[in-house]
Amino acid sequence: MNTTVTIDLQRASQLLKLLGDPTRLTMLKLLKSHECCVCEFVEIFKMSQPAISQHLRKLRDIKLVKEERRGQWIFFSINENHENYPFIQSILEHLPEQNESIAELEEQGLRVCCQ
Amino acid sequence: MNTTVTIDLQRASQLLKLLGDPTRLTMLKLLKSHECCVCEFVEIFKMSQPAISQHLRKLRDIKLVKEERRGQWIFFSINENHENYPFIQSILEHLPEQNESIAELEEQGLRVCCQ
DNA sequence: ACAGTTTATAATTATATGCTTATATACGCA
DNA sequence: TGCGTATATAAGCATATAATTATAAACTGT
Repeated sequence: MNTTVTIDLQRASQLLKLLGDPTRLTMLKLLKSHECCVCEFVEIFKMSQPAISQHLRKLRDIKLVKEERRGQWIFFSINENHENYPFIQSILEHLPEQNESIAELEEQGLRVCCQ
Repeated sequence: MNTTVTIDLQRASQLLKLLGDPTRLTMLKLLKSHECCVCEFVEIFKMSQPAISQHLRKLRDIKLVKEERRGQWIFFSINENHENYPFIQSILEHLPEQNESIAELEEQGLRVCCQ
């Protein structure tokens, strides 16, 4: 008996295409352990704010990430309830932790904390 | 102690981009259990021969598949010795078997066998 | 040597992608 | 209300991608 949950091939290729971009893949890996807001990604990737926003929109459109406004900032987090989260997770597991990026942000005092 | 083998993020996104196409992803899933030659793929995907060849070239360029000429035909197979094969395999595991495609070929007498 | 079959490659084209710049929107604070 | 900050969206543009058609190359069998 085969109990492995499989994922439709069209769907899988759609998800893989989204992950097949270094910026979005790193974003997801980061979001797996830390919430981040847009301005943090701008610092981490040294990329323009609209570019970051557009990547996040793609991830949000297929509901891989959630957003939550807190004051001025919008925090993004990974959507663990996504139908295909196990698939996504099994991919992210193979990637090295991106803690350095976050550590650097903190050193520079650029990490957004707002509780 | 963490013994998980990780894969460089740039490399991972490159591989995922390649898999992020339904034709190539299906090809790899098929090749995981059966060797196939180009003309078989042409039948399975109802796609032109050059289109198939070009997809296979991309998979071959990155060494995910091997080719072997036998007479008129060139058989493609998955390269299990690829450095990142464990990563690829962990993705393909989530996909449904594509046995129907091969079964249909056999029914139509289009399966190439040449031992 | 020649004809038929299989595959690869080159050139072209249409569409997709990812960035840029410009602008709009939403919020916090004085 | 007005200003500064954070984010989203729209438009434009350069490059990448995936198909097509045309052609070349490698092999088989006569």
